[in-house]
Amino acid sequence: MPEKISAKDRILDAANRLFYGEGIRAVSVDAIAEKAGITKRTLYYHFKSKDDLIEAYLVSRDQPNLALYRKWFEETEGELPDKVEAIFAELARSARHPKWKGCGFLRTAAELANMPGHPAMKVGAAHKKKFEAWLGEEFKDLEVQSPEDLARHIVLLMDGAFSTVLVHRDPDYLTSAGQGARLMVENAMKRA
Amino acid sequence: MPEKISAKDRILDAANRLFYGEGIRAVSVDAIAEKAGITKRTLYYHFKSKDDLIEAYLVSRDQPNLALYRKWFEETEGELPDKVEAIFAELARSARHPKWKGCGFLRTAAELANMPGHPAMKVGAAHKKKFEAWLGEEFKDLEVQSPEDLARHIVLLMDGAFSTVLVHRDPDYLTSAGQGARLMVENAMKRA
DNA sequence: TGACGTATACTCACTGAGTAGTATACATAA
DNA sequence: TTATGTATACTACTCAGTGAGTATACGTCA
Repeated sequence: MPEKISAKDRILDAANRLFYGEGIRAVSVDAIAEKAGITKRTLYYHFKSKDDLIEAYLVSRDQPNLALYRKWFEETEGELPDKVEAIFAELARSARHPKWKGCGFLRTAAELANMPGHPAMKVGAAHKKKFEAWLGEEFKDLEVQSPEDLARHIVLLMDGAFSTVLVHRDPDYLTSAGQGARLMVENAMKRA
Repeated sequence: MPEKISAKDRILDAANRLFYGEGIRAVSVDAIAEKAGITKRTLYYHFKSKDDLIEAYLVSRDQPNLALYRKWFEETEGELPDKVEAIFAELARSARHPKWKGCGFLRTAAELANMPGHPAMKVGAAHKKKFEAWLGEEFKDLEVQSPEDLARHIVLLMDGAFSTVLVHRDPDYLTSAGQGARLMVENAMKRA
């Protein structure tokens, strides 16, 4: 028998789809309530404001996204450059899906750029820091002179590719970023 | 004697400040009209819709931004890696200004991700293409095996830095991207 | 057992403030 | 006189958020 999904979960699911698909400010609370099949008043029973719901949306994406990156990395055979490039290759695959709209964290940050203290901004910043820190850890075991710098450069290429693919609607930029990331890892290993 | 600024210019100037500072969807047409010191009807006399005004905003930023990058590049003494890194150093300087809110083209693309055919999206994409093409030209004279790939990697680092600095409110990411860009140029030259 | 109290989860109907965009009139300058 | 540019005043609609109330479930005390 199918477990009944709670109203709160349905609201969060609807918020995920709409915020990611249409953008934060483009989506009204009414639209989310309607998509979730509840009244707006019920939505406000579970979340105290739209801002609160935006934050919950990003919190709900934090761990799943990081887990995906880790999975792609770990399941790839080969050397470190191959594993890093594989993340970009998988992202390029995702980007070919018509519903793909870039990185939800980056797009939310762009929309809320005029509200630096917004709770969702903190969630987004923490998410990106976690990814960078994880990459740094993966580089630590190798004889690379500065794993932190290398991790940061990879992060920059990745976030650049997210943005650029969104602008041009061309996943090749993700492939190109993967190639760039591979070069940076190889050169860092060579120098050591 | 100060030339009287036309209503149209004042509207465009107000749109620039508000769209860049607050975001596209966060700013109402009424707010722009008020800031320009004219009535909303006058705004609609000069621009046929808000979308039209958004497009005009990006068009007005296209050449000035490209000119700045070129200026920073040309005025820097030294070798190619120095000139490329200089662009990032100057951007890092800009990013320390409290009014800095990232790249207007990228932020607009993020906000309008659900309207891929929007005229402003085309302006943004063309702007980024022009920058990439210019960089590619600058790399052509050198004995680099693929100036296009190198230019693209630099673009990815730059757009990544725009986004990441916005997320973390930390201009160091632009400096780090400049260091990464220098490395990529140096390694590309070495390989030739 | 059953009457009462209370917490959870929900709905209907509404508010005041904005939203993009427009009908119409008036002024000024060629 | 006619085109250009401006203003007042408006429409029809959407926005985030709320006041007031309801159905159901659970616990506890007589």
